[in-house]
Amino acid sequence: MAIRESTEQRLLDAADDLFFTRGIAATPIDAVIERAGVSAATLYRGFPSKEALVAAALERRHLEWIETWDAAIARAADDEERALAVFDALDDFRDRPIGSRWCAFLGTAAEYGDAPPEVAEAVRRDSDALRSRLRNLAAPLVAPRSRDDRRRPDDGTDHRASRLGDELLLLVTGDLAMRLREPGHRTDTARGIARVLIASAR
Amino acid sequence: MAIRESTEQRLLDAADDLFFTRGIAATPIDAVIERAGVSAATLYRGFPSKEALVAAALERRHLEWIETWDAAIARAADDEERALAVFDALDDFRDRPIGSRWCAFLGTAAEYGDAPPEVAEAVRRDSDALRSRLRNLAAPLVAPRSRDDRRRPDDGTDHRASRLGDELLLLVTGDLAMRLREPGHRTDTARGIARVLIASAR
DNA sequence: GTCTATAACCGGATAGAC
DNA sequence: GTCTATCCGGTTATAGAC
Repeated sequence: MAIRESTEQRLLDAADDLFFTRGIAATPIDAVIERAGVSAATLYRGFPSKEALVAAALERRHLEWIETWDAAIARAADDEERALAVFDALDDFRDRPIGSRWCAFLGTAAEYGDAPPEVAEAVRRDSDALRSRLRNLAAPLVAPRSRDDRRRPDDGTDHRASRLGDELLLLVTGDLAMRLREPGHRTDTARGIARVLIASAR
Repeated sequence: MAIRESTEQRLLDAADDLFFTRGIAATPIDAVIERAGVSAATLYRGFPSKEALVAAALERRHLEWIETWDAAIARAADDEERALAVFDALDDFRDRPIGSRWCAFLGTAAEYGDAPPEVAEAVRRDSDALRSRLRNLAAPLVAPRSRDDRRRPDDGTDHRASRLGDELLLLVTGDLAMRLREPGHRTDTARGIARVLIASAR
């Protein structure tokens, strides 16, 4: 019934590379089939539809991204560098052999006017993870909250941390989207802004 | 031979709304035809191809965007507010009845793996205009250049102004792309960061 | 002369049958 | 794994209405 593990990996490799560099709509399913070296029947046995394949490729990519990011965080020496590690991770992730032109998740969100549920879910999960992780990384960097400021967002971080986290999220998102304007765009600008924001949040 | 002015406008209205909200690939040419209330023959008399229609719609949108932005700049009271006016313009532009979910130019760049020349040109023109205008708006905000700093980028602004301009470009781009993550996203975050950057550039 | 309506062509894409 | 039914999208041709 199910397809072989190695076959699934080859299909996901092909899907990842083709969908997220050339675009989903622009990539015929035949191109994925050919790249993966499987037959159409095999693909449709493993994945009920093109959309399901997209969702599965996004899911795997999300896990790889979190791995890359965690590794960058682990290399960092202090709280500030841990927060800035997201930019190292972006550099690392972009330098991978197969990759998207900018961001697979934003790209998918952009392609679908309204995405099918499985795809929308994958995209939303990525944004949520980015936001909550950035807020947590921002927490140790902000000045301790004042006594008369009791507001807390849902995730338990105080509002200064969530603000800095959301600012970092905008920078990350901006850095990714800048790659659409200039393909060679690097993280220097976003990183520089982040340093200024961190300094001013202390 | 040529098509009537009003017919052209109706076609561009339809193209703008459909292409940039639902996506270009996702919008069949028939949908544009129906919305505009013209026949296929008329469309193809006015525009040689779907891509040409895309490029023309982008061109018109670019002009409208610059108009909106200029109006926002004209309303501003001082140099700092003039630089921040781009965020007012983003708010104004987004509140228009027909609009894209995020940014027509970035969206088009994202859709085409490699865009046809006419489309690529329209997208590039938008990025270039954004960058050079933001650099110029940043110029009066930066500390006067020191004597031993003679570097100047091509556009004649000094490197501090171009840096601040490029930072603003990243914020604008990030604000636009954030609308993909949360549809209701507002410019507050980007604007706040911009203020911090301006303060620290003085 | 500008437009509409209709329909047909053709490449390509999904999906499923064999 | 191949092959094919079916559909859909972009484009063009024809004929006629205002």
